[in-house]
Amino acid sequence: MKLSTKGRYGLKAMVDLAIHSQDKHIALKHIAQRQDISEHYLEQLIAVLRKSGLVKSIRGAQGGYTLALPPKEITVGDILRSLEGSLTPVDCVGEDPTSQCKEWDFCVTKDVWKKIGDKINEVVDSITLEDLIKDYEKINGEKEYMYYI
Amino acid sequence: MKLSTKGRYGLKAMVDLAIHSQDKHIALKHIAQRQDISEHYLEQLIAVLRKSGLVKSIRGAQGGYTLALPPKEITVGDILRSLEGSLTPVDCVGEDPTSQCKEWDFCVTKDVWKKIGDKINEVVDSITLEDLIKDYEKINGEKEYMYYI
DNA sequence: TTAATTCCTACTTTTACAGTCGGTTTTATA
DNA sequence: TATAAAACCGACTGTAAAAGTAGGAATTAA
Repeated sequence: MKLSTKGRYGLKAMVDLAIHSQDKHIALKHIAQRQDISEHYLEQLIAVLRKSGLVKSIRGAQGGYTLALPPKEITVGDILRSLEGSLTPVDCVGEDPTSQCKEWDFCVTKDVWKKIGDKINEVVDSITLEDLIKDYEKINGEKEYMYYI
Repeated sequence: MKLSTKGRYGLKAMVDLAIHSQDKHIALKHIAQRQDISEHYLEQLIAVLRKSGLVKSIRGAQGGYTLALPPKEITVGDILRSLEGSLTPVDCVGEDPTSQCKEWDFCVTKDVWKKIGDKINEVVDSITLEDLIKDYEKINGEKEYMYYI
């Protein structure tokens, strides 16, 4: 029941972008360096985020990435579901109706999984990138050199 | 972010036990058959549950398993944590303090993981096997032949 | 004594994760 | 207009955990 590095790296990268790409574009290389993530691997993750419409890119020299929306309009849930798929503990209570088992109507445990999934989504949908930027500033103050997220 | 079959099978087996082993012992074979789980595999899972003190066994012919406590005193959380380990989405906010990263104090995302973990534990600790038996009876009524959990 | 059962250790197969590699395409700027 | 910096792309690889198999030893009711 652990998140994979996709979700963890992805969220860190998005917070990094939210902090450093105010109206400019940031090269993937710099995000990868600051957050200590393999550049090639992060490339694959940010491709998913781009296809989900959460980041925008500019190609070519001096290109890079920036948020596709204001930080306050991007939730942790948007990011995690984009990279991890449904955040429910089992597939049968996720979005995809075809994954419902045929004993669905008689299943007792599905209610447990549903409650867990609902709470997880509630939490992640209630936190925006803006919230995390504020936390970051509160913790790190004016220290320009402090990048850790 | 999915539960493994350990947690899923384990909970099903425990609900099966709660329903069928009122003051008697149930052979693993029967649980495995009803719940459609590999007998040998379930054996490994129930060994964990036994070592956690959630089920008791009697060896030899006519032996079997029964709950170690009344259904109302066993929560879904007890079962899942026993089989899956900590239910937090990342290790650094779990029980084990040695898994905290060294940037802990400056980490913004850990608060997200902590909130998720707290909610998950809140849900699973609020549901007991007794609750699930009641759900089962409500759904399946008097139908003796209906085993699905 | 036999058959049913738990208990135990080791092995195997499959799958997803977490990358790596080697490029092609686009574009600012010198 | 050449060059270097960047995004973009698809295929490959190593590893670890999950999921399940296999075979037998120990225990015990009938």
